[in-house]
Amino acid sequence: MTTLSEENYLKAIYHIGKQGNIAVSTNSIAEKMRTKASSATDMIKKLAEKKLVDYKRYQGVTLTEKGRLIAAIVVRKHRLWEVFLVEKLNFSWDEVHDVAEQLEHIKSEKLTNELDALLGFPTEDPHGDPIPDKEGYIKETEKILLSQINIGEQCICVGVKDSSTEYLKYLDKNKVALGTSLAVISKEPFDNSMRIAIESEQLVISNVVANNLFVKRD
Amino acid sequence: MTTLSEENYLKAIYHIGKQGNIAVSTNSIAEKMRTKASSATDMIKKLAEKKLVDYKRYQGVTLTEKGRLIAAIVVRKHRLWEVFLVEKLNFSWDEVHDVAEQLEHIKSEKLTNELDALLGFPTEDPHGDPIPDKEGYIKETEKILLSQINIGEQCICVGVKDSSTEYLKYLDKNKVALGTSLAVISKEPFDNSMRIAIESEQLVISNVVANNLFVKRD
DNA sequence: TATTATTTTTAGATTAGTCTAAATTTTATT
DNA sequence: AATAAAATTTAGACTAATCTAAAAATAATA
Repeated sequence: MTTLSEENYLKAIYHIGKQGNIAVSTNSIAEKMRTKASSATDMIKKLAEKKLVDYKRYQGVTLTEKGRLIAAIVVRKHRLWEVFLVEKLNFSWDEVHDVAEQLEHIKSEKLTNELDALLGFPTEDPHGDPIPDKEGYIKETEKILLSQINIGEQCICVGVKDSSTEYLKYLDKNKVALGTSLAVISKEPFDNSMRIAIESEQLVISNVVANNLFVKRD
Repeated sequence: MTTLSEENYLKAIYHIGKQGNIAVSTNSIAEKMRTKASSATDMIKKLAEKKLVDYKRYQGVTLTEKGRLIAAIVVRKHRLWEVFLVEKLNFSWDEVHDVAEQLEHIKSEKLTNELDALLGFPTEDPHGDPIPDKEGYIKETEKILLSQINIGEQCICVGVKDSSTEYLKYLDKNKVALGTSLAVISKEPFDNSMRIAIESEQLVISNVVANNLFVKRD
């Protein structure tokens, strides 16, 4: 059995290492977990002991298959709960994260699978992030950043890179949601800001905004 | 903020002391929590420090208003989640307890209240136990044990006193659920077993069974 | 009421997870 | 390659929650 803390570390490693394939440094784990490197080292040793990560001193860690699966299932639960909160309990996409952080640790396979069924087996969460299946596998949909779209091209919003409350509220305010059609009207070479069309409105957005919105060409 | 452990102790005190009115002994708390009396004493001191219980050495504890409310809200969440699991996720009444024990600690007022609304503001959980309202108040419905029903009388099943998996499975097997109509046909003075009619079937039940089923006269 | 039994508390130890500060290893730079 | 900088680990300490064993208080009984 994994503790809450172990699950959170595994999840951090999973996210930093792109689903757990890449070696991850102690410092990056500590940073993501908002703890000290020494705490991260302690936990890494514990996870290595349990064969959930591969670890050689000073060389960082990678998830084992066992560790990857645990992390992926936590992510699966997190994203399913997010869908539940939005679809069934009237949460907005900027309100779901903190609650899902708690719900993702509930241990019950039946609960997870029934929830999945209740929601109609969704493949993405309210931010456009993919939901791992029961075996912890993800079907990655190709998506690019809005900043990569050329002048004159059409695209559809399919996800966010930054899912902070502030950013999501900004998008809400400007009527950008998953599925919204966008078109790039012009770009400003000086600061890489761009003028875009949202449905029939026009809006000038900074490069920071354009760099955090995933779209697909239409 | 209360920790998971604090919440569980408060809930234990709440349940032992009938919604927290009655003074509760250290040993009874330890027993319910499946820990040692010394551990219970330690936690009692912590709860007293936080003004969640009134405590005088060797005299047991009672919940303060603050403590009572926290405990009642945990119970409210537990029972709402039980309804959710049964109504929305196809759990049976003997499967819900362990998962609800986890879900009851999720902290989000919005979650609790939206869940309440999704379920249509239920007043009882799947075992017939009352669900406290937002202020932690319960409307107690009068209910008596099946063993108190006289020969020839009709009644309706409104709850269980023992909600163990074994007992609930026994009831399922014998087609007894909340709302089921029962009639007492005869009683055996020797062992207090009784013959009852369930819908059109007949069944002999032991005194143990009759002492754990809540009914109301019909 | 004196003595015994029971309940409760205290003292001291243990584990998980965290921290600071110092030591060590790796990486970068002269 | 030698040295400086950065990253990582170790050592030792702290807190929350638990435990065992012993001491103290209360309750029960002779």
